[in-house]
Amino acid sequence: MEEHGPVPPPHPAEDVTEHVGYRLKRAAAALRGAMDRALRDHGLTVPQYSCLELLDERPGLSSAELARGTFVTRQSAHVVLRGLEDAGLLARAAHAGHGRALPVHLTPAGRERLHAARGAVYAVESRMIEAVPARRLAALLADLDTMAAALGE
Amino acid sequence: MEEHGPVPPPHPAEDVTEHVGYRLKRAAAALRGAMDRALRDHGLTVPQYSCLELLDERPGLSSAELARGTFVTRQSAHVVLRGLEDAGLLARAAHAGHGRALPVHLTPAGRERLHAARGAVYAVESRMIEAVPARRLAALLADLDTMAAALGE
DNA sequence: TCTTCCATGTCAGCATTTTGACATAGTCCG
DNA sequence: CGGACTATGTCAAAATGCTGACATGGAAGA
Repeated sequence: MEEHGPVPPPHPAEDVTEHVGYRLKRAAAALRGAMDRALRDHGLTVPQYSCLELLDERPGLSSAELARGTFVTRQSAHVVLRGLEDAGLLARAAHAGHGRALPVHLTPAGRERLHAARGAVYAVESRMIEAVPARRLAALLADLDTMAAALGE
Repeated sequence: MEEHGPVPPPHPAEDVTEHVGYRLKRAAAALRGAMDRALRDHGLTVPQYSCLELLDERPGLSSAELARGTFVTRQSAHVVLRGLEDAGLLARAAHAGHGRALPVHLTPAGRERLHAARGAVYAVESRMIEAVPARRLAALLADLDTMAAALGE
């Protein structure tokens, strides 16, 4: 019994502009929730998983670059890194390789944990992707990208 | 795809940034940031604006319904409502009209503030919408919706 | 009717994230 | 060379959001 169904707005023909943000937020919230549930079994949070995934692909990233890649502040990324470091999933170089940036890289344990969790996350993404017609997927990705770019500057 | 890990990716992607989840998060983060900047001049935060907008469209909503509509917990919504109430932008009925739910409605000041801020928010959404081909907009909205629905249950 | 169940409002504690600030290291010109 | 500028790491504090818990009011079903 779910009566929380989206109540039809009084003005159906209302500007779609009003709803784009809502739909986007809704989709993002649903994804966040689903990922959270999927990752719980692996002892990871979404920000933690994001960091691991990014580091697996681009080893040696700095804390600040990681922050930008996960759309949070440097300070937030720092907290996440600290947690992952304490868990032995990644290591930070003691000395800066360039500038003040301290390169970060996964440990074997970190890679193992990431690979284990990846399946759960990919399952979530699959559910999401299969909900949209395959031929529209590329366009969807492109549109999300251009929208973000349009707002970024 | 050279990825022969324990779990195959849901779709070909050499790059994490190619994933739907990443793009979605990126777009949502960009929107959130742009709305935040736009609303700052009006003395409102994004959650506050969301509440006002929702209440303007559906007066008498309860705190819990408001929470679901803005994708946060009841507790978080409660804090937001308290702030808006202290600012005189909305009022909560003293007695429950039905069950324990306390109907909430905007005050004239709340409506005025909302109308003032709406322009700034619409400008942001316009920028976002104009970045994607008009003929794909409807499909984009529908796809965001179905994706959210696919993850919700 | 009564009993069980669900939704709501609310309190408390904790986790997460952001804002603000500062020192440091490198870069870009003058 | 030297100063302005930028980027990074980090600390402190506040804001924000969530989990857990509890009591209450209605509704559904035995």
